Amino acid sequence: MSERVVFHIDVNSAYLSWEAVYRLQHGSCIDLRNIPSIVGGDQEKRHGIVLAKSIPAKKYGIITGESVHSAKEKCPELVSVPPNYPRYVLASDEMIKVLEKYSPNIQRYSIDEAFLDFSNRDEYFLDAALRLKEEIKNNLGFTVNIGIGPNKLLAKMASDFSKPDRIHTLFQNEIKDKMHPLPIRDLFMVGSRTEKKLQSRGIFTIGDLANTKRDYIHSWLKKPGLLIWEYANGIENSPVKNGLIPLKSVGNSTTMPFDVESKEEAHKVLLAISEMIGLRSRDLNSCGQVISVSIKNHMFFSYSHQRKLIVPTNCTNTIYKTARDLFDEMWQGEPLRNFSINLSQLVSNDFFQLSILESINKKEEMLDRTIDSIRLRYGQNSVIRSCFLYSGIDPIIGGVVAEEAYPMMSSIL
DNA sequence: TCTGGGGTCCTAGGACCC
DNA sequence: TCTGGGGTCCTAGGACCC
Repeated sequence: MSERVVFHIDVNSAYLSWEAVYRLQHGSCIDLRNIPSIVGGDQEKRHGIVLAKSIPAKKYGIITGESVHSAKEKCPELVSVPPNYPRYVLASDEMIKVLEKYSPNIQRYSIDEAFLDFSNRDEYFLDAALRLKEEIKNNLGFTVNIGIGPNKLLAKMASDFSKPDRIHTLFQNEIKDKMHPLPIRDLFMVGSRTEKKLQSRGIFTIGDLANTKRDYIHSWLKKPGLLIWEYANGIENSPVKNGLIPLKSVGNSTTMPFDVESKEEAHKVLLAISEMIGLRSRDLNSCGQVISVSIKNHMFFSYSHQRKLIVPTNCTNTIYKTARDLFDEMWQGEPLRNFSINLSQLVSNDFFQLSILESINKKEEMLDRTIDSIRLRYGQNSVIRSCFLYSGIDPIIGGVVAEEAYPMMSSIL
């Protein structure tokens, strides 16, 4: 049995690169990648965080997730451009098309990351990786890092080494030199909380964790502890999962531009979110059985309530009414900043037997489906509930829909 | 902190059952 | 009360990822 070879492909500063390429394609003479720049949310709408940064911006100490305000303090001449998700979905789709030429076994991990199984191929893996990297750069205009290893974990760790436009390997015999000296926070699945816990007991590098007794970590940090101990030792054997992985939940949330202080207004926000969750779950041909509402107040404190339904649903009104009840049960009356609804324990309609209870809701489902098709044809706001008129609240909140095309870049580079 | 939005998985405690 | 012992389901919260 020959050793497995897995590639992890990671787009360098994805949103920022894609934004830069789009602007070059549309006549801009500035390449955002070469100046201090970020893709950032709208500060006026209180969405002002850094979603992606250029390498020059990184040199000012700007990090993803920090507020745009503090990023501008670090670098006053910083250029901030708004995000355009449909654009990024298209760029991502184009990259996947390229990957498919190299292996039939590809797992899309996120909008800007994918695993590719390169086991048992005739071509030498480093040659293939180099061709792949160059093809993406020449044809699509952006660069990627490729990590190569015997499993997904090591491939992913390798793609994170030095950037941009680089290929790195991380096989079993390289773990000690290339991975063990790294700080513990660099290990996949060690976040800031776990970092602090590990440091408090003298574990500072990935090697420190790897050399700790397995049972000690397991009994201390339970399942997640065992997982990161195995990762530190390069142990991971999940397959590259080809094809669509069914969603287990759909959720949408929004940070309002202003604090919501009345129940009526809060209900409207919940209805607008319910519209999107209903639309998405119907589009997936699925129903969910658990509805959860979470709110974040002006002090940034969050709390949630959930309820399991007797019968799974994808009906906008059922989602809304449940969400409203949950909200009324938990809200303490303080000003609210963020609202979120989640529909989970999703089951496909094909597997979900229509019960007598559900058939009562046939009319409701017909109405939802009719509205969905009108919105699909004439736009999301072609049918809206009258309560949203002059309310200052969007009638549907959340979601991403793609429309433009992604041109080839070969003429420019 | 002038702090987004979409996901997955895990844990702890209480209810309830045998 | 010196207060069984599992197992499963449910809810709230938290950790992590991009």
